Amino acid sequence: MPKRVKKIKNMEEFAAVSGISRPTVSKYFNDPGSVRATSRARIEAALERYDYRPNIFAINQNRKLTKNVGIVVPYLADPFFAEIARSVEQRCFEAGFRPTLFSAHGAQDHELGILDSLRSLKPAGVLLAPLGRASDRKAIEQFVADVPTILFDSQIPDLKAPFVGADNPQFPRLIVDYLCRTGEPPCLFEIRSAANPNANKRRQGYVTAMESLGHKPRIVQVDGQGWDFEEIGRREGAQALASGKFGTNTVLCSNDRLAIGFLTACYETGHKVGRARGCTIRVAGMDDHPFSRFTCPPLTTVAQDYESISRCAVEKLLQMIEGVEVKAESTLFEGHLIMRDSA
Amino acid sequence: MPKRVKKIKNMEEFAAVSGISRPTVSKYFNDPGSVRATSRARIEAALERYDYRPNIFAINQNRKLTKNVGIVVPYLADPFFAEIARSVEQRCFEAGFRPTLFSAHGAQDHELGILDSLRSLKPAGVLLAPLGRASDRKAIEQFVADVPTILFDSQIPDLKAPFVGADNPQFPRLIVDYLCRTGEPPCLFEIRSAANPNANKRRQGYVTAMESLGHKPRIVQVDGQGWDFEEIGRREGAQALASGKFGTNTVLCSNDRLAIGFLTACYETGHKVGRARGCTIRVAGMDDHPFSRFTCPPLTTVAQDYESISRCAVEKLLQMIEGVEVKAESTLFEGHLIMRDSA
DNA sequence: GATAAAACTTTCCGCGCGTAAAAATTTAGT
DNA sequence: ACTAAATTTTTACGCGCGGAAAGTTTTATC
Repeated sequence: MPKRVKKIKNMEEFAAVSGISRPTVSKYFNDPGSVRATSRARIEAALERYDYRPNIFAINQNRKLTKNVGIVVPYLADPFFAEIARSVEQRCFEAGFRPTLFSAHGAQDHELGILDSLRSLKPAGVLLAPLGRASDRKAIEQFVADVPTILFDSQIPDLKAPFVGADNPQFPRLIVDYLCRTGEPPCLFEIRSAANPNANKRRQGYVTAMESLGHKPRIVQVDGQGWDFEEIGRREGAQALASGKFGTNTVLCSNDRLAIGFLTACYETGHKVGRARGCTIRVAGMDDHPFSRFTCPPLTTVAQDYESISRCAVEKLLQMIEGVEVKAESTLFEGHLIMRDSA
Repeated sequence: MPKRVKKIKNMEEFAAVSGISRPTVSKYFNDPGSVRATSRARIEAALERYDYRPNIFAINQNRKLTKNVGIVVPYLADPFFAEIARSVEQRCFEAGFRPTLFSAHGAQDHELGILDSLRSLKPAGVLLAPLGRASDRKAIEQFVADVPTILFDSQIPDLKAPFVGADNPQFPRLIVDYLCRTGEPPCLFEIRSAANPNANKRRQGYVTAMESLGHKPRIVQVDGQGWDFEEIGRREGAQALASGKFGTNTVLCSNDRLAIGFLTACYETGHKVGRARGCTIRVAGMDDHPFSRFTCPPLTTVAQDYESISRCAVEKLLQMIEGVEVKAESTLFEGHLIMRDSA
């Protein structure tokens, strides 16, 4: 155990034991490739024998730009966001940055607080999935003007910032087409006051898709606040079911979490879900939520292209950080149909 | 808009415009109550007119102890951890600390990396839910010796550190009792190489409970790696179902995620789950996972006392930070039975 | 109004590292 | 081996703030 032969307090001392000058050691830590191979070897040899690491606070204080990257999602308890956050975090880490994860927990004041802390972290860049409707537009506008930011998942209308997300209108097109081919045209089931613009785009996509197939769009909007989509889907779904509001045996839910709750409502009210014989209702969702594979029956849905979205978002952010001009345009990725047993 | 009348670069300048000396301003930011009311008023008046905030890096560099608190969970994509992390984070924030959230994503190297970054963050304290079996015991041992740490959720055997979590042996006692009262004694369904000690305690609790009721314990152990519990439950559950391994119509799953996957297996193999007439199998879980309310049928389970665990964990951490001696003992919270339709 | 305590001001130094400038050294190229 | 280029060393300053020490002003007490 040659470690801890001596306590290294700072770069000065470490430079001494490694036999290299402090400025060169400093260069090494900022970019190991920027020092001569022989110097690098000696530093790394010392690194083996002593455990020293530069003080992150001192580094960040003196660098104009830190290696911090902020990742903000609206609601981390939603596995969808947990999953995309994980993916994005991983990529940032691999690119040599220090990602820090934040969740607004569905609340505007939290989101504002996060933007605030983020500023004081002097991040090189931020990947921001805003709350959506509940976001403070001006605050976000100001933030993206001050900090290199890529928006993802949920667009803020007319905001001057690059956005990466799903091609939301395409989702219903895909699944409406499938549902109409294989049974009755679907009714759309959604929450009235949509949490974010994605839901609106999905509704428009649904309407367009239905009309282009020669069917009359039918939308059931229900009340519901907050992010407890499953509970809203269950409670309001049961009621809509009881009052026969859907008017069809095929229900397309605006997102998978709503569908998961609706499936529960179907179960509890004795409706058999699926396309098999004996079933009385078909249910589909959108997102391909991590749990949708495991509902009973497994949920037919449209999968978000997690991978592409996270890859693209991080790529764009890295470009911004490197000073490459990144246009304030939207990059959208298509979903693809996941056929399971619920529809 | 009186803001930005002049750009404030540092505390020096802010002290100037507020008419108070810098050391006093410094005191104010460390504890507003520690300065005279008149000074406080003048500082706060200046804060209204100029937007200044102390540089967090400079602060942390100079203070021996920061206001940072680390929160580490093994797998954030599991809504259970997302939920408890949220709760814990909130409490830390309210106590005036800056919580930072980390997820090991189920991997040991990630966990080690997190402990590493955490050290350089010089946190006042850390709330650590370790991976469990996959954790590097020595690394965690060293860490808790260096940094004020409260372990939660998953205990590391014989580790000298305070622990807060569920009373795992009590969980199966509770539900085995219920299941035996209302039907056939349950078989335990679990993953062979348990991810953490909780599973072992639950198994022991199951055995004890069964024996004390005069029943022969019966355990079905299946193979499975990683954190995809639902998929393991589905795949292995289907197989166990096909080969008749359970030997009873009542299956107690070691945790809810496994149960969720098993419910899917039951569905896909045509077994009707529940205690209603016509049902062929009963399924129960443990944890009261956020989604268990929405399975079909809704899952009967034992609820973890999230609130108490997070409250107690944070309380203990705050005590440690304040220098109060906190014994390296376990604090366990009982679960309570959640009766739904699956059993 | 005198006195002590409390709070404040002034003046420093230090934290650990980035970074600039000039001088010294090593390397590459022919 | 000689020159130019590339690195490294030396020296020095600055970042923004915590915090100590000594002196000054304000507040509290009787």
